[in-house]
Amino acid sequence: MDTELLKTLVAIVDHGSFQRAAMQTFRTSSVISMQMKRLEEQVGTELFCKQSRDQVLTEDGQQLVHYARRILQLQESALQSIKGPQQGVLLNFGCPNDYVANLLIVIMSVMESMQPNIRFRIRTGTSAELRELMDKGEVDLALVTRTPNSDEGLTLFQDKRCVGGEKRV
Amino acid sequence: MDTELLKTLVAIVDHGSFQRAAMQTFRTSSVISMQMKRLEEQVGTELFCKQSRDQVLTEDGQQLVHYARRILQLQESALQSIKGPQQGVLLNFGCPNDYVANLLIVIMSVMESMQPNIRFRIRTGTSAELRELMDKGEVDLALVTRTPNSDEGLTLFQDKRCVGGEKRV
DNA sequence: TAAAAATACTCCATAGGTATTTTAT
DNA sequence: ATAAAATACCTATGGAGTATTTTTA
Repeated sequence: MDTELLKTLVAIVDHGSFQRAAMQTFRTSSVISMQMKRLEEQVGTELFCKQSRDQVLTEDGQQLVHYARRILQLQESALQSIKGPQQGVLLNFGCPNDYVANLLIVIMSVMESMQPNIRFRIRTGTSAELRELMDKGEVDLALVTRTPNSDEGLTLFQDKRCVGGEKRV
Repeated sequence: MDTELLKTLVAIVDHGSFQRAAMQTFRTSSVISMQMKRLEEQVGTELFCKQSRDQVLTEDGQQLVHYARRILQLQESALQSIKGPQQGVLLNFGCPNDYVANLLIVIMSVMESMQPNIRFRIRTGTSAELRELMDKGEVDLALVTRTPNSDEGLTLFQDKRCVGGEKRV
């Protein structure tokens, strides 16, 4: 059994829907759906009541969530104990000047919640400058503005200006 | 992370070598080897010292085994608690008359150790009769004698007579 | 030399993505 | 009509087997 399925399960429970869990785990919602179907056939019971719009756990589902949390916790402990309390990877992050004030802090805290021991080195500049730094390999990840129809990087969100992030490694 | 890898790890520890673990898990030894390589890169450390002929656990390896046992135990409990103490599948097993006395009891106990709640219904007869029962679907698994060069079923072992088992489902 | 483990190579199953359909509010 | 979940379909990854090579007692 793959513990990823258990992670997905608790993500669903913790975030209330397949879609939110999909967000959280960086997957599409169809994957979440199929993962739960897989999990259900592996444990041999229905885990959700599909009665209403929002999926609610069955008795068995609740049982499993309970165990899942313990298993995942144990797994986490195992990795911690082996790898030790290593200080996290250093991420060279490029951020446009005009986002440093508002966005940067949010981004950092989100990343930190996902990768507890992450460490940052921040480079700032215009989007053009940041692209250069990306090319030179001096930043690993950058938040940049781009034209709406470009296929560069991954779109994080759009406003009057269009914003994308490009990723290396 | 796939708990199968953890099962393999403890199988190696409990049986002393990759080969024995391979037997135990019904895999080839190359699979065992690669599984451990995978596990090592997933946890990020060496788990075995390949110094001597027999693989010995590293410090990290021992740690992991410890956690692995707990995780697997928890997983087992989860399944038990969900499925409940169901009575096992009924296996219709065909056994030649002349093996009932010696072999059958061994076979049953081995199967029982692998599938705790299994239940048996035994049919006996000559190998020819058992083949018929297989064809009629009245037995699921039969132990039969066969010619040495036949590719029928799966060879369990050979002696002066050749013995094979054929499997359905 | 013999036994165990690692490697090379191939094949197939399946997990995941995209796009679409179904379902429920 | 809208939002969420399920399904269909396709592709690519990688896990498992067979055969072979390397290692070590």
